[in-house]
Amino acid sequence: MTAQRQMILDAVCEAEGHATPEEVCELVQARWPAVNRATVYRTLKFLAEMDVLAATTGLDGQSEYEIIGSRPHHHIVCTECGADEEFDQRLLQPVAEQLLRLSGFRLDSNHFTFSGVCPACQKEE
Amino acid sequence: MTAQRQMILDAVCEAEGHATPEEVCELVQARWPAVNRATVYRTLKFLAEMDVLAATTGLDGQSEYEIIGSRPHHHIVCTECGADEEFDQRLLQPVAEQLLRLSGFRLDSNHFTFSGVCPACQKEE
DNA sequence: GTTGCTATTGCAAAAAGTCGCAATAGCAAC
DNA sequence: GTTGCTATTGCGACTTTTTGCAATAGCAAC
Repeated sequence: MTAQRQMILDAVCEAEGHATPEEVCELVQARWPAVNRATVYRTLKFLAEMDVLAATTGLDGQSEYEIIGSRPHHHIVCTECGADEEFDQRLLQPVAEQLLRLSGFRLDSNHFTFSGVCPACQKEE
Repeated sequence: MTAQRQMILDAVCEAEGHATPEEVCELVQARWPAVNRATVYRTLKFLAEMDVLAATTGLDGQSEYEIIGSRPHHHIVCTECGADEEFDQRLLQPVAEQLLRLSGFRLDSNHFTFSGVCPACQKEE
């Protein structure tokens, strides 16, 4: 764990919830400008592979990173207003079982991002 | 619906299954070189918003587009070998109901991409 | 026909993200 | 201490994607 990696991890921690690579770049370079952009991207990808961070793709296609806490969860994001809610991983358990039975695929447990419409925006329809 | 948009839509049709923006560019420009890359990107995004195409993000982060056929479906992609299988939208019905009850969110019906491990790669573990 | 409005396009530049390679740091073996 | 090995970093070049703006096309109103 090098100094750079520590800083990048810290940066993701600070940015509460998700952080885009660009945000992480800014946070890190604010303290240590010499850190290269490529390093940030590589490190984020690396930490994601290590299952320290989770990589998700936002609605606009932007990739975002988030710390995997103790409790695995998924996200549902409102396509109208961007509201973001977490829900427990176990909610997908039945789907995982069905998928295993039907296709043999074993579903990853971690961190999907669904899209939908939040209650507030449903009212406005 | 302009000529450019028609060509771009045709190109996605031809590329069976998914097509990356770059593939679409090549197909379109093979017939009509003057079409700009920016136009392709904008049109794909536009058609996705119109729910004519579905935008997904592949494992490597590449964005891909696919025609939304008559039967809504989702994908599960193997994180090891990239194998891609479709499954019926109705499999998510229970999750959609739970989500609605718990958080009030209405789940989008269309086109999520899950990740997992395919049967073949499970055997190799 | 021409005027005015809106949507779409092409272009060029910027931004975002990736890759190859040489330099460096860390570390174990001698 | 020095040698050799490996992993990480910085740098620059490159590819991919987005954006701003001016030019154009389509179309309705007059």
